[in-house]
Amino acid sequence: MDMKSVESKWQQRWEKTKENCFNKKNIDKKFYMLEMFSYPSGAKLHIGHWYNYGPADSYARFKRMQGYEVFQPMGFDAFGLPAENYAIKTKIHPKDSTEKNIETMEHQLRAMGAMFDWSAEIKTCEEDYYKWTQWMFLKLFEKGLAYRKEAPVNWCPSCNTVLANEQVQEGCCERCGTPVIKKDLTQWFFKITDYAEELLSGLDKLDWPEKTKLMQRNWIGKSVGCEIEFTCESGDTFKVFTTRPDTVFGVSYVVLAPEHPLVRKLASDEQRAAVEAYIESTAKTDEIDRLSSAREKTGVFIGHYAVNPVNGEKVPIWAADYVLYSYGTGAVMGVPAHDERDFAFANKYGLPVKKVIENRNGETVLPFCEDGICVNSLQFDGKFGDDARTAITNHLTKLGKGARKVNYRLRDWLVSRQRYWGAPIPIVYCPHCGTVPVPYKDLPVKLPYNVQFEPDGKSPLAKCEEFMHTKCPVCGADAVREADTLDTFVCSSWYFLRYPDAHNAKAPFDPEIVNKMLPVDKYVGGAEHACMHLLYARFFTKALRDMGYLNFDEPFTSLVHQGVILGPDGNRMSKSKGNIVSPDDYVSEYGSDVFRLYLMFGFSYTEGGPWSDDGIKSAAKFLDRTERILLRAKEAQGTAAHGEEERKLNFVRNNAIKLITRDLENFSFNTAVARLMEYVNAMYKYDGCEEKDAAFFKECANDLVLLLAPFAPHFAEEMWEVLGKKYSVFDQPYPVCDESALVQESTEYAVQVNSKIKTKLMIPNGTAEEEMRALALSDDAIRPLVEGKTVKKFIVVPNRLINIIV
RNA sequence: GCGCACGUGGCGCAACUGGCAGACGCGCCGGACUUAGAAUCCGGUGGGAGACCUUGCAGGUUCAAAUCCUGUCGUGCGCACCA
Repeated sequence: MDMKSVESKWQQRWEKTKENCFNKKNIDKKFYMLEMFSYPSGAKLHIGHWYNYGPADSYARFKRMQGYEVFQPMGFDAFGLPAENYAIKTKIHPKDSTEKNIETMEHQLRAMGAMFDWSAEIKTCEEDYYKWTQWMFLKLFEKGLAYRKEAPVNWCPSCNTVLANEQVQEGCCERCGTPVIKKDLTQWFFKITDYAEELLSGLDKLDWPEKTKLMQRNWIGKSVGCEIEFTCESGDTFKVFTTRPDTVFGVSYVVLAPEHPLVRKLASDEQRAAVEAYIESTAKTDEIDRLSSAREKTGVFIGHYAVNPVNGEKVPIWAADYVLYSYGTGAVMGVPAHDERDFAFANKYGLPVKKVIENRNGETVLPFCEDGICVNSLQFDGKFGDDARTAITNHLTKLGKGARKVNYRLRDWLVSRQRYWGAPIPIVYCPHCGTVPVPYKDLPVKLPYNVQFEPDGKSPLAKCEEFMHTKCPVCGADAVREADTLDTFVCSSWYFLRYPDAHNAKAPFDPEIVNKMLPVDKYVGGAEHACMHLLYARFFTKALRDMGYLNFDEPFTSLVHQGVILGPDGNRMSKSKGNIVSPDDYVSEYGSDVFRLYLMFGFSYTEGGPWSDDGIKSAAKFLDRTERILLRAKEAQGTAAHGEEERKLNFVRNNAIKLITRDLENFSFNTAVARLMEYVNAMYKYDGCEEKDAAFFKECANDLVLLLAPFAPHFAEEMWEVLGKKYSVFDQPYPVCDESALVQESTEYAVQVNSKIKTKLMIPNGTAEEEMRALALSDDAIRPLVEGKTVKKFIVVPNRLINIIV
């Protein structure tokens, strides 16, 4: 088959008959199938796109044939750093390069033959989209969920912009790998922490990979503990946060983060110089070093003391950079006997180690960090674990010196970016009115075209006079605009809400439509977004729900991550390794169907693995082989009675239907294709028979085309026509298994003696256990092994095996 | 360092809740058709002469373990002083 012409033939036909457009009339049967949209940083689709979209489309087509009205949109996550960096290198404007990339990619996506509903396409860099991204910002601002503050932020010196916590990986910029430094800047944040608890508890009911849920749980990092107030000799007080209030009698020192204001305030004259020097050296230490747990701990005694509220003991106050100012209270109590870090610190600086917890069963080796029994803890002696924690927390609460406290590691989401290619933040600064949101009617705040975007650490927009100068929307005075743009993750935090109502000019979406179309039923995309996009999108959904726009809690009911296709050498594809496999080369040689089929057959979908040229050949061979047998069936003659051969083929057919249906539901594409191959093999076997039932054979051929349709859509559509059937194969119902065809009159049992397989036995279904016993024991292969021995146990696993223990 | 996955023929990968390990394919071997090759079709293919042995390694639970438990080694991913 000439795949090239066949593919373009059907793509045109699908386009013309609007085969892939969602029909709103059938909204009650909707199935919202979504793949993460494309980022147009390169000009072409890479293998990752194919691997994400191809199999996911097969799933969508399967759902469609099952009778769902499938909505599968596609668009472009078009703002972002790579386009801008590319522009800096080549002097080509990001808008121009992005638009060109989108054009090429869109063309390629169409050639893939996926059933994307292009009528709902969105591009986040277009005014009619980012207008609503700005609207989202204003809504969050209105609700107090967007705020501006000065804070130490992550700064990438190479990208010349700030980064969200989630975009820092191992202390380096997620994009370019440059070590991130801390900078004090006034920036916009989204108050995602307001939703920490719900973002955590909502995970339980989601059909998501456990690993992804776990990553989000860890990222949110809930810990339940106690805040305890210490009073200094000076009369100042500070609180520490601990998850181990049961160890409070073991405190031998307390530590403040070097940034803590009390460090300077309380430093004694003798220690002042040392303290100042320590603060300075900490400030210089870069973030990666400071956060490394492997690094030896350092600290300095500030020359002042505080009082332990439970026993009145005077303990020294230290400053040490292993305590983070940004978490909890920025201060901790040092309990060397029951915390590894404190133990190491105390040993280094000669601080006392006081055991207050003992191992319940056996010797207590310090540091002992597990739950245990309180000792040396006055009235709490003998209490264990949670009981002890509760009792001591209650005691502290009564004293007015503490309270139960829940802390999260999750920080608010920093959304300002000192870059050009993004949605401008719709805020105006007025000398009289202060921070003023741009009125909704004035949206969008347009991103100007003529801007110097060479990075120098300042926002490019700040250098654009006609953009910056405006009038205050409240008082009309001369005012300036916010020069930063929004993190591109803001754009992608709500795009799935836009698709169902993509051309709405009055609102980001019509809640009535969106509440019917969402949540997304199946979301497919890379695992790298676990703690970024997938968390942010959940936050947006919950915030919009609380504003009354949405009536659901979670955007993505069910989520699947595709694996990664590696180079043929088993390494990640990269230019430097020279192991990049370009889809185009193969698609032009074999066609889209073969390419997609190989991606489904050659890998476990969620695992991925190394590319193989031989593998793709096998996919091509399979389609050729399929075509030949379909033509054989079409030409078949004969009126043989329905007999044993027919029964066998019918079994394979229905078995394939049953298992393919199950496998597709599980995204188990490789095994589904294997069942198709078995079916084709069985068709060949039947074709070899002298006598054939032609009508039955043709019926089998029809089913084969239907079964194959989601996997090789163009090929199947063509063969459906060749077999003389009516367009379109995708309007046909997917075959349903006839269970009666799977009923056999007898089943093969493996017969074991003492758990070792000795023989196999055909046993008629419905045979009673007593009879089976007699049958097995009298079998020629078994009799000599059991004769003269006592049968201690006789185990029957229905339809599988018999185990005789002698 | 901590957490989570994974480890199966020469290769890619299968094996639903513990129940015949190696489905399906690649490769390889053989046969048919061809002057010959390619393509195609058919058959074989974990190891061992054998009883038997085989799911990284060592133990354990069980009538029965790739699957469950403990330890260990290796690979990948995530978090990295979060008190």
